[in-house]
Amino acid sequence: MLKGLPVIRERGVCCALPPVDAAWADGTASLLKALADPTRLTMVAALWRAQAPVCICDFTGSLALSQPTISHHMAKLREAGLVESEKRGIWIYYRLREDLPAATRKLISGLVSA
Amino acid sequence: MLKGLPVIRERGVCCALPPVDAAWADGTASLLKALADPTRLTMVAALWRAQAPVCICDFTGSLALSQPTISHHMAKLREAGLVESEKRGIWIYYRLREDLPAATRKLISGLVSA
DNA sequence: ACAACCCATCGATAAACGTCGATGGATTCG
DNA sequence: CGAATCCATCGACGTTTATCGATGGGTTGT
Repeated sequence: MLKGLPVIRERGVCCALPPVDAAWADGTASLLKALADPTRLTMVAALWRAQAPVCICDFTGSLALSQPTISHHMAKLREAGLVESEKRGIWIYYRLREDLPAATRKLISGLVSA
Repeated sequence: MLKGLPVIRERGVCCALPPVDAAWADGTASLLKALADPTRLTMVAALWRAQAPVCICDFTGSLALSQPTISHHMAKLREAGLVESEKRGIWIYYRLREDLPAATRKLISGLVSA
């Protein structure tokens, strides 16, 4: 049962909504979209827990997806500014960016430890 | 510059990742997908701030989208278990569900006040 | 009863997305 | 040098998504 319903309403007249910043909505939605996939979420959680750079080949070996698909998902995380990579011989290591905004870091922390 | 790179690696051998629960990833990704849209995020933020039921017609009046599109987005939020509705005469009021899991509530709180 | 309003659903369409196989560059081992 | 490994990119394919117009059911005011 809902409480606190508005008192009076007039037909054909709509009330103002609590203001919501459009730029905030766009930016936050982009961030959430980058995370809103089981594979990418698994990648982020693994990187969060690893506390150390992880080789792409370890994702390819652990997740039941093709190598191009893994690469594609990691690229999405990179474009979203969530991860950075470093080449080391044959291997390429990824880690969560160290300069993540505090809010982003908190978001991930909340998700991973849920 | 990345630090803490693993020491030795063997070609053709992949290391195990920190374990990540697949069911957690699926469920969390679904929740994030429901939120990963500017329109739906705006709706959720408005409902969060309103602290009271909001009529659909107010969203239709405020957001520059057609009425079916607004209805569609609200349906997605309902299917995700985020909102509930009550009919009041001609109008239908939506509000955030009161029985949201604590983690979900915290997630929204963190997003909205960012 | 009729007109006006609110809203969900349906059908359609274009864009975005997830996935894969194939290809090619870069690096290392023998 | 040649073979093998790692990985990003490309092209293709089917699915999902966001959006709209049209329709219809439900409710209220005249």
